Amino acid sequence: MSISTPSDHVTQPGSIPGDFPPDPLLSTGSFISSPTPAADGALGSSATQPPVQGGSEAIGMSDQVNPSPANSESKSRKRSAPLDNSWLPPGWRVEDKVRASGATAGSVDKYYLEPITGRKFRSRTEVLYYLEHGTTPKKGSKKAKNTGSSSDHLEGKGRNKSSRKVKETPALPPLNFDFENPPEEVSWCMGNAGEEAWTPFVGEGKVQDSVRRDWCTAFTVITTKNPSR
DNA sequence: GCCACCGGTGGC
DNA sequence: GCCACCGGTGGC
Repeated sequence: MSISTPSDHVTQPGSIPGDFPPDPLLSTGSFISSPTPAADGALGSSATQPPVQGGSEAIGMSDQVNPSPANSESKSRKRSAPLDNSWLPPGWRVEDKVRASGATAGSVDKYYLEPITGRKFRSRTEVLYYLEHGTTPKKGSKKAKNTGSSSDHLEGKGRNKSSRKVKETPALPPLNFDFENPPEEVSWCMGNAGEEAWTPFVGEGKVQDSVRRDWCTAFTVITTKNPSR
């Protein structure tokens, strides 16, 4: 009743129990649009917590999403992420869009918004692809031959639209994380409960915050793809 | 040309 | 039957 925009609903998955800090530190200097209360203060009702998410409070700190049985990621799409966006990297937002017309009116489409570039993805598959390659799967891409799986493409595709709606950094590398050459050893130490929950240390040196954030994302990708790790 | 939206398919 | 995903089209 008091809601003026029933169609758009942006929820934040910041309810991750013991995962990554919901609020990333904008150390990268990027213009992360801080969730200013006044910004989308259209309604201060359930802006923080998704309406659904039944049993998520039970998790204290065991692991993040841990679909022990049935590793989703073999066949094709369908039934990947039922109703938990815990697989989402920190900072990402989920937008539930309700269809207004048509035969499928009333259906809800989920869109995943990248926090920095503001890019929008339609499925978990696309998000994971983007996290790894740093770009969206080009449709007409003829040969995507690539020896190995190194994600060293520095962008350069014609997919750089920065004049329509969202502004984004000119060239943003996928992730500041070398999947092929991970650090020998990383010690994750629990930090203050108020801020970063975990801080990575390589050897005795603390990892930069910006790097840490990327690592968190990388970690999410890895754990999402390989639940066994 | 790009984006947003709807339709329809297909696995659970 | 439900739900997530992707394709395609229309609008801007």
